Parts: sequence; C-alpha cells; structure tokens
Amino acid sequence: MVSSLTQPQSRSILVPRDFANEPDIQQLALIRHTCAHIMAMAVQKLYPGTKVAILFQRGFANGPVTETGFFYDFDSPVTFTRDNFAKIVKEMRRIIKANLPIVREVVSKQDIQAEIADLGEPYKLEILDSIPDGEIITRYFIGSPDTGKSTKSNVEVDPSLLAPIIIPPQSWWDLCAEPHLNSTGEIDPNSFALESLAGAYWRGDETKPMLQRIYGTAWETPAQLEAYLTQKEEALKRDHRKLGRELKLFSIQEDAGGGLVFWHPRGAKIRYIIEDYWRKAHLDSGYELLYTPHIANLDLWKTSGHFDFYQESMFDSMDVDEKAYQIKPMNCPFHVLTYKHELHSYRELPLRWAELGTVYRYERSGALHGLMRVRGFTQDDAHVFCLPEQIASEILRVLNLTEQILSDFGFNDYEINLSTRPEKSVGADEVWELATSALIEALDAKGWNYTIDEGGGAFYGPKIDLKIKDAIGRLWQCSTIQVDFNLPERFEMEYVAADNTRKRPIMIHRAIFGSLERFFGILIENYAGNFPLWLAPIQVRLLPVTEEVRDYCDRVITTLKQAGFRVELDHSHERLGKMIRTAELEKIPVVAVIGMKEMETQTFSIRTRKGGDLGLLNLVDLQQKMQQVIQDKSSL
RNA sequence: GCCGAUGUGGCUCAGUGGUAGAGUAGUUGAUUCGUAAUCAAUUGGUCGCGAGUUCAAAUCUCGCCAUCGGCUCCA
Repeated sequence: MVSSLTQPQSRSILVPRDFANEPDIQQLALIRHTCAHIMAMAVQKLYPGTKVAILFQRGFANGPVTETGFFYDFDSPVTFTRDNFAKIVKEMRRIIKANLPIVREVVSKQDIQAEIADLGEPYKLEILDSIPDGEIITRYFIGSPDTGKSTKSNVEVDPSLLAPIIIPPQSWWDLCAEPHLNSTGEIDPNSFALESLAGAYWRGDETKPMLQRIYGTAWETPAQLEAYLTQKEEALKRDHRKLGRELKLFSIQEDAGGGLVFWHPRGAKIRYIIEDYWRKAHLDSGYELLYTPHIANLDLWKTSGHFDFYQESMFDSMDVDEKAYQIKPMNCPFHVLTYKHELHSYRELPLRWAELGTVYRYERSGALHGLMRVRGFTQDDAHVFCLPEQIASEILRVLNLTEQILSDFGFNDYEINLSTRPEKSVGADEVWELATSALIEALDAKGWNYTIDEGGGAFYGPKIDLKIKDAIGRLWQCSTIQVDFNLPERFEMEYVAADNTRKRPIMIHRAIFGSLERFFGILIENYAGNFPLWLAPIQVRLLPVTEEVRDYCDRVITTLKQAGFRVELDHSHERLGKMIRTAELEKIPVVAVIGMKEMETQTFSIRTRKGGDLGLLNLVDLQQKMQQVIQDKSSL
C-alpha cells in the first residue's frame, strides 16, 4: 500500500529474440497448448492413478501456455523427478508420431459430470463446477473418441508406432475451452522438451493442496528450440549470482542470514560510482538529498497504516526504553516527518526530496533470490510534495530523469504500464481524475507508449511502472512512480495556500532503480559482467613483461591514478600469457602490456577485452581515449 | 511458508557404512618470460548445523539452517 516503491517481481521473462524465422505467436500457442495435453495424456498413461489438475488461472489466461512453453499440474502417487522426463518425452513422441486427431466436443454439464465422477478426477469435477451455468462446455479428445484410431490424414504413420498408444479408453480427453491443433502430428517431435518440475498450489491458493507441475518448452521447429535452449544457456552464464562470486562483487552468507548482501570491494566500487552518479543527477534535476534513521518509534507505522496492513512483511519491533521501535520497511514516513517539521508555503512547492534509503523487509524464505529479492536493500527513493496542478509537470520531470538515468546505464527499451483506480480505494473522485489524467498527460508529452492496467493502481493513487529490456531481451521491472492521496491525509500534512488556508499537498513516490541491490543484479546480467569503462571497478591493469620495468610501471600507475583512473599492477610474476588470461577472466576492460620496448619508447601495448590487441599507444593518447569512452559511458 | 532437489578445502566437483580425494585458487621455490594456462613442492576440510541408529556415519534416520527450480507473496 502506502509507499510502495516495491521490490518488483524478481524473475525476468526469458523470450528469445533473433530467430531466423520469427515464430508465429498464434501457431505457437496452439502447439504449446496441444503439447500440454499430450504431456498430460502421456503422464496419465505411464503413471496410472495420476489425476490431472489444470485450469485457467490468473496470469495464464490462455490456459497452460507460458511465454516459452507449457505446463500441466498433476496429483500423482508417484513423485516425479527429472529421471521420469525421458520416459514421458518418449511417450509424447509416440503420441505425436501416431498423428492422433484432436476432436472438440460440446458436452452437457450433467453428462460430463457423471463421466468425470466415474473416472475419479476430483479436480476436473471442481473445474466443471466452477463453470457458470449456461456457458458452453467443451472437451478435447486426443485420439478419436470412438475408435482411438489414427485420423486418416495425409501424414504417413508407421503402424508399429500406433500399438503402444492404445490406452483405455483408447483416447484421452480433458475439459478445455481453448483451440488446439487438429492432430498431434502437426507438432514437430523434435521441437519440444521437458524442462523442470515444481510444486504448485491447486488453484494457485496456498491453503489448497500442493500439486506437481511439469514445465516444458515447445516451438515450431527444432531450430527454434535450439535457439531457445542456447538463449537459456546464455542467461545462465550471465546469472548475477555466479558472476557476483567469480568477479568478487558481492556475497550473501549463511552465517549472516539469507537475503542480506555483502558488497565486496569491487562491487562496492561500482555501487559508489552508481550512487555518486545518482546524487549528481538528482541535484541537477532539482532534488535535495535527505538522510533519515534506520529505526524509529513503531507508532509512526501505525499512523502510516503499514502496521495494520503489512505487519507480516515487517521485521518484529524491538524494545527501546519500554517503547516499541521498528526497523524501517520504507522511507516515506520519514520524509513526511521531515516535511511536517516546519510549516510550508505554497510558494515552496514542489519540494523534491531524495534519499538512498536502506530498508528491511521480511521476505519469506522461499522468496529470496540472489540480489533480486532480498531482506535488506537500499531504495533510490524520492518523494515530491506538490500542488495538484503541478502533478503533470512533476511526473514529466520524473520521466525525463528516469529516461536520462536508465539510458546512461544502457537501457533504452521500455515497457510502460499505467495503473488506474482500483475498486477499493481512498480519495475523492475528482482527485483521482486529476492525477490519472496528469499521468497520461506526462506520458503523452514524453511521447511514450503505454499499456493501461485498468484498476491496477494502489488503493492510494494511480501509478506508472516501467520495465526495462536488457541485452538479451529480458524484461525487468525497476522504476515506479506513484501518486499518493493517503499518506498526506493520515499524517495531516499541510501547506499554506495563497488564500492563507491550510491545504493538503499531493505526494508522489518514485524510484528509478527500484533498489540498488536489484539494479546491480540486473546490470551484472545485462553486461554479462563486462561493465562499461565508467563502471568497471578496475579499468586498467598493467602487465609487466619483465622485472626491469616494474619501477616504470609504478610511476605510470601513479600518473594514471592522479588522472582519476582505476588502475593496478599485476604483481603475480607470471608469464604474460597467464597474466592476460587472468585479466580476461576478471573482465578487466583494458590491459597494458609493458616490456623493455614500451619502457624505452614510453608507450603501452594495449589490449582491450572487446577489441583484442590494439597496438601501441602513448600515455596521452591512452588517457584521452579512455576519457572519451568514460564520458560516452561506453566500452572500448 | 509450501512442493521437490542440493549442501564435501576459497571455487568446481568425485567419493553409498570401514584411515577424506582431484582439479583450480592460495603459499613457497626455481624460471625473467611478448598477447588466454611455465615447472616443482606445499598449506588448507569437526564433509551445512544438531540429535539418533551402528562396533563404525560424508554415506542411513529425524529436526533445523542455507541455497537452487517453482508455487504463494512482493506495501
């Protein structure tokens, strides 16, 4: 609720780009949907007693189809493991190769009810019950309902493949409302794969039984499957948890507790650069900086409303001089208190206050995920207190700053959501109207496309969320801008209006990175650890070829350091090849090889991570080149 | 929190009831070397933690913790 600046969803969506042939989305949906049914059929045949349990659920409006494949939920006496996959895939291929027809049938609730009861499929029955009366009920058969024989199709079928598929009652069906392929043979038997196993609550409800879910991926052609799997491998290589350890950026330690991040020297160096950049950008954009405490009297959270609604996500309070103190789960109330500390005139507004505020939230153990979902994190938080008529221009200002900052980190592709008033909400109609149209006005002025999420706003005000697209096409939610009518009310915030009456200011919450931890994780994955020169914790490493040049190297390092470069000497006494290899593995952007030749001619043999051997440069040229690249925030 | 899996030197992993191993990193020595791995020696582990079974537990059982894949949650 209030405050927000949430840690957004922790996983990105992996969708491959760059197919030779862009897959047809409609066709893919049909393939995946049909694959899901084929998998269910295979599983039920192979593991008798397994019940299927799948339904249309929130977020999966198209049934058991995902961004990259499909899934099905089972309640089975068998506990599935990956070892079962080969067998299931084999059976699925048989079903596909048999080219069984897929037949849609409209059924009456009574008839089908009896049939399901006979089958002993309680989940199916429950799904049926939830279908409103009067709605058309359909089921889909795989294999002809009467004969179970293959469709007469122009696809040649090997009769030997048919034999194993005869399962009582010779065909398989499930309730389903969505369209399917016409026959199983339309799927390429080599363009799908089973991927993973997971627990999933029946109906997505954590009070209901836990089912076994099997995920698969499916495509039109084996080449597309291959491209997807390659993409997945690429994502794995970029995993910030792996790179964070390899590049000595950060750690999360069992001894300290889950979800608590240790920034090691190299990671901390990057964070320092990011923070420094962030502060400057905010000061330049008319913000002032705040620092506020990490704990405070619990009463604040009662006033703000957090305690009533979100106590579960707050760490327990601690006793201080017989009063309850709370470690802060968000910064907003502190900015409000700062505001309330003195009387403000309408002439002062808007006030823009920013803080890199570290907050702690209790996340359930199973939700923790590297840097993406943690228990202690630093928000790049800011609040704008303004007059109603200033909302649009302030939002536009925020959008401009957001664009500037994100593009400096290499993110130029966004997906934008505008969320409007939900059913349960506070605030007068006209204020909502004003705020929402102000958001739209700002988005239009920016010329950004956006999707409207009707009723998706917080109860205290409408919001804009922004997802950024990374180097391999994944989307990450970072920035959020929210108008808040609630906190000013609860804390009775005021300003003195022109007519000398007291009025409530509008409060805007916003974060651009979301949290530094999470954004750092995204940066690591976006750059695959190859940070651009301006962010690289070590920009240059000098590799001495022989002992004689070490003093010279030391002098060069002093010079470069004085010029502001992050530079160091390789002290290892290893051979050049080894030193280069080490620097490459550490993803150092620039290495300068220095031997007698270089020392005598006052030059550097430069090798960049991207460009390989760049040849000889003198000190001035090297500095100029690097300065330019740093200024451009690019790589060399 | 729930389902499933995993936890062995800093890292990657082998070791299925009988004396804890490899590679790599680290350290030391030799080599002074020209664009992705020089050679040799060597340090380092109460096998996540705690109980239990057993003559004997890294190995079997139970509990807890953490991590991973998901589910749920994400103010």
